[in-house]
This record gives sequence, structure tokens and C-alpha cells, in this order.
Amino acid sequence: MPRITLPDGSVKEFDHAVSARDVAESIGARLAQAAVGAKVDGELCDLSTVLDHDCALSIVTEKTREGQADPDALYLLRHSTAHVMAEAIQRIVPAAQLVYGPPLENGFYYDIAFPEDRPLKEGDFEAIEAEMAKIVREDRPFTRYELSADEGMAKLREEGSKYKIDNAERALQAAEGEARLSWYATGQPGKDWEDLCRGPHVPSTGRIGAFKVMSLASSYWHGDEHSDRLTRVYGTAFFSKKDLEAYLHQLEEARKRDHRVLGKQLRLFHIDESVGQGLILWTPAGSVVRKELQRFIAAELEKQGYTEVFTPHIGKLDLYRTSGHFPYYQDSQFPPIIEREQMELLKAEGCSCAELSNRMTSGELDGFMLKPMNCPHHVKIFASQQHSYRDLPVRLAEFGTVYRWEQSGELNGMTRVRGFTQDDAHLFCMPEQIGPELQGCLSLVKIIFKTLGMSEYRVRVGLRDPDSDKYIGDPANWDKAEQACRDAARSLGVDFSEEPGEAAFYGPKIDFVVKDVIGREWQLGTVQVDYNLPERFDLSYIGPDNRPHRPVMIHRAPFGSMERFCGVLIEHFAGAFPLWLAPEQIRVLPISEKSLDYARQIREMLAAAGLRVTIDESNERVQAKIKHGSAMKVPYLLVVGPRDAENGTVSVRAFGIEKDLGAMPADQFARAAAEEYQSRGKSTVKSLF
RNA sequence: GCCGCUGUAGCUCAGCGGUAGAGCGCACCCUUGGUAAGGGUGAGGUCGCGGGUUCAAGUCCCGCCAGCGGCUCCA
Repeated sequence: MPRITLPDGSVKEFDHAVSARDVAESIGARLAQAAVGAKVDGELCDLSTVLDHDCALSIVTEKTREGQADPDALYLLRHSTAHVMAEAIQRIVPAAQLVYGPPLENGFYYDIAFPEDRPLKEGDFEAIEAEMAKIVREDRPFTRYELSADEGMAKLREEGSKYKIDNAERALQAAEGEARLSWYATGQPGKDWEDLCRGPHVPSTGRIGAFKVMSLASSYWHGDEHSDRLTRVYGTAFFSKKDLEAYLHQLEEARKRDHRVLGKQLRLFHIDESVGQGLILWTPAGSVVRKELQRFIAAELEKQGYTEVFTPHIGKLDLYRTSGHFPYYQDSQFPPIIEREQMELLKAEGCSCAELSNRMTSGELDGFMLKPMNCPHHVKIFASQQHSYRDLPVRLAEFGTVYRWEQSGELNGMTRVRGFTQDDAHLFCMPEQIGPELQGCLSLVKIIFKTLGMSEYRVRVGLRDPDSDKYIGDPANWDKAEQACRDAARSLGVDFSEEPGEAAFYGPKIDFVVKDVIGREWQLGTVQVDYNLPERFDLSYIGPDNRPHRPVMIHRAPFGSMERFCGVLIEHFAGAFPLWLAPEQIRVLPISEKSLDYARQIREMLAAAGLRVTIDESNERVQAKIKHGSAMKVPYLLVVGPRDAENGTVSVRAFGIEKDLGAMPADQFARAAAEEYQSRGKSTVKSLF
């Protein structure tokens, strides 16, 4: 006799087992109509789920009480649409083998193995969507049935899909107690299409209001690149066509603030095929942004007692043998550079590329490597003299440019590149100094995010994966370092997640991760503890006991890389930089040629105040000049005409405020703008209006 | 690296076997205009690169390069 507790606390009692749908109907016909699923004791399940014991039940409908789209409802919907898509695809390509089709935050995908002679192409989407529309129109119920483990496995073996057999084995392994396997037929079991599936689903295909097959990708079975290659078909679904359209529109809008689009439009950077993939050419405008950021952080470093160093872009292979970068990370580095004389000798010898590679790997042959990290150079600076414990911490900072061979498919605008400049520094300290030093590093990152108004970030403490052998160094030191990172993160006062497997190969780290407009995550600032390099390079300082001790290193880059950070920053501001970062801070718009002389006076005055200012000398009307100035997202546009010339004023327009703010004495504007610039936006010209 | 899509003027894109196009931008001329596009004229292209099919190839086929979306990777 189930007693069912509803979300409002009321209890319904039945004298027989009932389905969630029955309960919904007992509450009201409209609720039953709107229901797409249920939550029993917090677990999402089918509306047809039978309740034979006391439980807490809530009915899942398209929208929450507040009228928002219900994430649980969308989850059900998308999972169900994945089935409908899979059925449609199998109608078109009967030999396609299904693998795995889960819902996602914004849609769903289905991994499918297609026969070699019939790969899926985007050209198939129309036909797939047409078939899906038919299935939806038929409004067939999602019908669940279960088999015992033995029966189920027998059925799957008979059908012969290794993927489904694997799925079932995994499901049985994960299950506790007596495990059963479940199928969902889209219609009647035995008659209609079905799929091994844990569920749950919406009641019937007719609930799928709007859907779209989005894109194709290749994926790997179990995410393992040595395993089968599958085709991943992405799609999305909503309850209404309107919601789908709103989502597609949102994607388009995001595209407009994509740093690659804005970078071109605002001429911030350029990537040139003939220079090479993943290599950023900073144009004059983008260089201003970068330089301002560097100036900003350099001032903070000075406050924190850093000293600046400069090191070259290459180093001897042997250096990287000692550091552990070569040959272990050979695949992700540019190939070594070999000396000319040796090259000639090897040529005369008839040495093959393979031999050359072997000799370099073995250490028989030396050469140079483009540096993948700055630390070995900095370590050598530290080691170049003796240090007393009184000197520590030594903090060596450099905007160091490094090169890494990223896979071509990984490259992405400014956010994933092959050459980038880290705002790098290495801190050499005594073990007991780690805590405060880590906190100093974290405070830098906090200052950056606060000054730039970036609040949407998450903090990740990257720990080693106990099952992996890629980490080097003493486990006891790892434990200490991991604990130091946890403690520092905790002192930060924000939420953080601990993620095994996210550590660097030489030590654990604290990362600051942000999302781009597409929703992809990028690691920006990072702070890493390292017991390993001091060991490898046999670093020491003389302690109070007059004996040598091993220092600990901290690697840290609060921006991460200037490239990635600027890429993310462009998107954060949608290209509309605050005054202090804006490449062009002020544009003077003379009303006609007659006011050109006055415009030039204004420019001189502002330039003398240290501001970046231009004049629009084009033969256009002000309307057009405003349009163009706004398109380039210039923070302040100053309209000047005869009236202003007479009164010594400028007429101010601020970006984002679509109106004339009014006239202001030119010298007052210059002072206020300079103040806005110097204070990095703490006071603004706008506030004077 | 893998799968799919894309590559035509500085930018955004149309053209998809038969004489290379549009809008913006650029140059010049007219206009001298007070708050989101005044008017005209003109310059500008090995249609990503290399092969092939064809009487004829941006257009069809093959290979490469690059970009995009994912997967894998990410010191």
C-alpha cells in the first residue's frame, strides 16, 4: 500500500501499486497531460514507472513552476530524441551499428559505427530529419521492457553487436545486486525499433516538439584513440519550435563575440598560413592590449618582490634531458635543431632521419630545442650562484615565449596555439615558505580577475592520477605538494574542485579555468608546486645549519599565456575594451573640414595627456563617422564643430550609450579621461554626466 | 592525428561545366553636413595549392595545405 509524498508535503495513499502517471492523473488531468517523466526519491524515471512502495514523487513537466524550462524534462526529451535519430539513421543506413547516445547540456549525441563504404555525411541530415519527423508524427510510445542478465545477454549475442554487448556488460558490472537489462522500444516491443537503454524517456515520440541534427564528428570507442573510430552525430531538441529557434539564435549571437571574428573585425591579431598554424601575429591594435596587460601585471610583480630576467628562445637538448622534457615529451615539441657542422658530418655518413632521431634521443648527439617551458632557463639562473636561506624566496619573472607542437586539430584562434608567451615566474623557496608563496601567487590571479571584472571562473586543484605512470618524482613529495595546493586553494575563499589526473607531470597545480563563448573551457592562470626540478638539477641553498638544502620551486603564470588570455578577454568584453585596454581610446569626429584644425588641437591636448587618440578625417557626415567609430568599439567619440571650437568644448559619446552625452570643456575631458586610464576604470568620464 | 564541413576582391558572401559578381572597405570627384551609413566614378581576383577528366573547370574527380565543429591530447 504505497504512501506517496508529493513535493508540497502532501501524502497520497493507494491500496494498490500505481504508476507515476496514475498519481499525476489523480492530482489533475492537466498535470497528467503535461507530464513527461517523474522523479521518485530524487531519481529521474519514466512516467510509467510503477510505484509499489512508499516514496517521494514529483512529476516532471516541460516547465518548472516558475515557468523556466525544466532541465530534467529536457534531459528526458533529448535522450528520447537521440533514440528517434538513431532509428531514423538506421532506416537510411541499415548497417549502422549503434554504440552510445547520451543527452548533453544543450542537446545529445549518438556514437555510431558506420560501414566503411557508407560513411555519414552532412548531406544526409535532411533525410534523417525527415525520417525523424515521421517517427514523431506517429507519436509512438517509448515502451520499456526488462530481461534477466542471462536472457538479455543471450539476446544481444544473437544480435551480434559488440558495442551493445559491451554496454550491457558494463551496465551489469556497475549494477549492485540482481541486475537486469532494459530495452526501450519506440512503439511495441518485438514489432518496432528498440535499443538497449537504461532510460528514462518521455512517454512518446509525439512529445518531441522541435529538433535538429547539428553536426558530425569522429570519436573513439571508450574515448581511446587506439580503439574503434566512431562517428558522433550531434543533435538538439526542445519542446517547442520557438525554444529551438531561440537556441540557434543564441549560437549565432555567441559567434559574433567569438575572439576570432572580433580579432579580424577589430584588427587585433592575424594568423597567416605562410607563417604557420597556431602562430599569432600581434597587430598594432592587439599589441596595445597585450602591452597594457603586461604593464599592469609588472607593477604588481614589483610590489611582490619579483625580479625580472630575460632568457633565449632555445636551449641545448641536454638541458631538456636533465629537466625531463626530452625525450619524454618529444611528441609535443618542435623537432630539435641540429648544428650545421654535425649536419654535414651526418650527411657524409648517410645517416637516415630515424638514426638521427635515435641518436638525439639516446644523448649521443646534441642539438638545440625551442623551449617548451621557461623553467629550465630560470633554474640555471638560480643555480648560477650560491644562495643563502636568507635570500629566499628568489622570484624570477619573465614574459617568456615558448613553443609546443599541438596537434593540428587542437589549434584554435588565440586560445590554443603553438607559440605563446607566458607571464611566467619561478619561485625558489624553502619548504616552509610554500604556503605563503602560493597565497601570494593566488592573490595575483585574484587581482587580475577583479580588475578585469571577470567573475565567471572556476578553480581546479589538479592532482596526480594514482593509476598513471606519467608523473615523475617521489610520492612523499607529491603528497606534501598536493596538500599545500589544497590548503592554498582553501585560503582563497572560493569553491574549488579536486581533479585527479589534472596535475602537471612534475607536480600538482591550482588552475583558473574560464569558458569561451562556445562554452569550451580554457585554463588561464596556473600555480604549480614542483619538488622535481630542484631534484633533477640538484639545486641547493645553504641553510642556517650551514648545510645545503633542497629548495622547492613554484611555477606560476597568473594570465597563463598572453595569447589565450587576450583571446578570452576579447570575448569577455565582446571586443569593447575598457578605456585603459582599448587600442584606440578616443576618436575625434570633426563635423566638417572646417573643424579639422580644432580637432587637431583636441588631439594634441589628449595625446599630451598620454591618451591614444585619432581623428576621423574622412569626407563623411558625423552620422557616418559615429557609425564607424561605434563599429570599432572606440570608448569615446568626441564630436567637434564650430560651436565647440568657439566654447573650447567637446561633445562626448561613450561606447554602449547610444546618445550624445553633451558638451564638456576639452581640458576637463582630457583630465577625466587620463584619470580613467590611469585608474584602470575606477573613475570614469561617464560618471561626470 | 581522426571524422565531417568550408576555402572566390582587404572583409562578409553569391555564382556550382560555357566571357569572374554583390555589399562593405579603399582611391578620386561632388557635397561642408551637429549625433548610428549623403551622391557619383574608379581601382582591386594565378576563384587555397598541385595533378586529372573535358572541346571547355571556382564549378566534376584525386592529393596536399589551411580554417571551422567535435574526438583524442594538452608540460
